[in-house]
Amino acid sequence: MRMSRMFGHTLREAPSEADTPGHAFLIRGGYIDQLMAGAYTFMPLGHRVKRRIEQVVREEMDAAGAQEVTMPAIQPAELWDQTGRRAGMGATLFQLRDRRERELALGPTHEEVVTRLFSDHAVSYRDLPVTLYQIQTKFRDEARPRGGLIRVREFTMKDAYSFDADDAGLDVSYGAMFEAYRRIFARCGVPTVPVQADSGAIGGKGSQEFIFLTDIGEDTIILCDTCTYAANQEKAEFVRPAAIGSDALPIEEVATPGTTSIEALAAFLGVEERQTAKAVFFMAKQNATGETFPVFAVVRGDLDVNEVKLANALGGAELRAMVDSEIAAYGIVAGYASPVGLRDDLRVVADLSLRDAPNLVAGANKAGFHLRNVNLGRDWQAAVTGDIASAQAGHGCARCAAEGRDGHLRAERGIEMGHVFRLDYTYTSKMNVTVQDASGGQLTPTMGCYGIGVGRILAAAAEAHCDEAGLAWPTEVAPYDVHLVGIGLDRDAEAAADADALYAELTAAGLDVLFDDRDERPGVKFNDADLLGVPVRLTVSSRNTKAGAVEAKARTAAEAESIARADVLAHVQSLREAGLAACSVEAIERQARGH
RNA sequence: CGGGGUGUAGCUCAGCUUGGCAGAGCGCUUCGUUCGGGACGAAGAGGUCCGCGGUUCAAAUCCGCGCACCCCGACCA
Repeated sequence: MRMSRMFGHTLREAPSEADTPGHAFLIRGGYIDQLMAGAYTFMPLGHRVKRRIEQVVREEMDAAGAQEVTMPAIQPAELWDQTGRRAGMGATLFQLRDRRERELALGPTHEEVVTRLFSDHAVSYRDLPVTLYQIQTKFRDEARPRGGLIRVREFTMKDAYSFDADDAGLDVSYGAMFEAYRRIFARCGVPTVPVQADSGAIGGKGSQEFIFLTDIGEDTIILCDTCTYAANQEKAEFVRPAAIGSDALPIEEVATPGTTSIEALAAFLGVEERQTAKAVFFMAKQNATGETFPVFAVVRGDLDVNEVKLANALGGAELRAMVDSEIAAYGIVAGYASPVGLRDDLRVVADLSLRDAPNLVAGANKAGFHLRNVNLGRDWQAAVTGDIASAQAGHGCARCAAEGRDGHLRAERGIEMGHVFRLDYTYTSKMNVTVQDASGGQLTPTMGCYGIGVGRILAAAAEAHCDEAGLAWPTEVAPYDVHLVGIGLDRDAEAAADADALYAELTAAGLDVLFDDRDERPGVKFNDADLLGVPVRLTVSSRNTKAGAVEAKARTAAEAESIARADVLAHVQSLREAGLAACSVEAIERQARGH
């Protein structure tokens, strides 16, 4: 590609919409352009990176035995009714009508479509196992798109779906995808950590996310400093700090004016936060039945309620915080709320931390008063007792505790790059999918699904590989292999001929070359080369041509070196090899947990 | 959906308080001089001041109603 013909210009200043270095460089370099909130154009450079990422994904999926298909993005809405997800997805599902008023949806994911496809074509257990995948545009009407390419409304996703006869088969299919994901992220230069995750509305039993740890991430990830345990905070198990024990004492009311927070309450009474109980109230809508009911959640004062865990403890529900009028209507006094003497219509959920925590301070449900020596079981009852609290940095690691070690957790921010799910029989049973088994009966297949955000990989690779001057793409996903910079070619016909010849040679060797043939000053070209971040830069100039040499510099190297003209191709290949080695699974995973 | 912010040239922004010729830097075009880390000079092109309505002799500026985008939160497969 001759740069003089390339569409788009580099920018000297970062557009105001960019809030991270990688995002700013992608815009300044002319890789991407925003059309509206959550919708981006991939310009020629960005499109090339995207295509290369897709190529890596495709190679690894094929190598893992998955078969590529393309399913329609536009789908009948009734298909979503079969699994109850039209309602479950809510406003996130883009819906429209065709000219005959038939209700349609733009696919946010394809479990329904692929299950229907499988059902139409698989008839026997001999058709199992099978894994299908596609690389396709997905649509989700996100409440708030943000973070450049991180959360968008239209995006390219690789989604794969496996069908197996039994759990052992699913384990094999799931494991193959898991290993393929490790290689994909490594080859794309994105360090990721696999973490235990909540399965969310997609359902199933158990899932893992591949997380790129970064301060700009939307998710909180809990990691053990001793073992390899890692989990999304929505899922993370932890050892609760010990309660302060003593025999149950009689309940007693105390005046505690102006103490509407746990912190203020503990300070006022001279007790620790773990000697108090904290209450939070929600309105819940049961996913399965649509039933709406009020929830009164209680955790020990040193912990916080985790809404995802709470929703799971309720058997799958949508939660929102109660508004003031609802709080009043249920007879709750905010700031002094008490699980003692609650109305019957409130569903009380208690965290595990309250089970052996005697004599806590809880609200009196009367402004300015609290109760001392409140005990679960004696003074109040919970409809559900479970893990509804968030793990925090400093808490004990549950896995270490179970294995007799003393590990502690830390918290970091991260972005979900991929997610692998054991769907189990969720979709096949809801959609009545069976195949014939070996004995002439019918069996319901078990499923897995596996997603990767292509645009997120691009964004994360940019974020993970840049410096003050610009991007520094990992070898396999770079838009070009070589950035050939010509200096003063308009004034030196010999050097110009040399550059043209080198461009042809490199291209003939199968390398993608970006040739800066523009009539610009050297400084402009070098700065643009640094900004665009092609892994290898070659410089041809009168000086070099006269010396029978070319200057070569890896984007990540500090200095350029002079290479004899005859050795250039071999040198480029060796730089490329080094670049590939830097993105081996071992090299990338060593960086992943960082710190 | 709640809270906050912004909207003026391709980009970054000033001008708005106190109404009176539409501005700067960068980028772009042409010419000249330059030419190995974002050169210099000269001459140019480029505007729905987010939209609609109102106040006024006069609105980028004041008022009202919208819209869009960004950030925080809620939400998020």
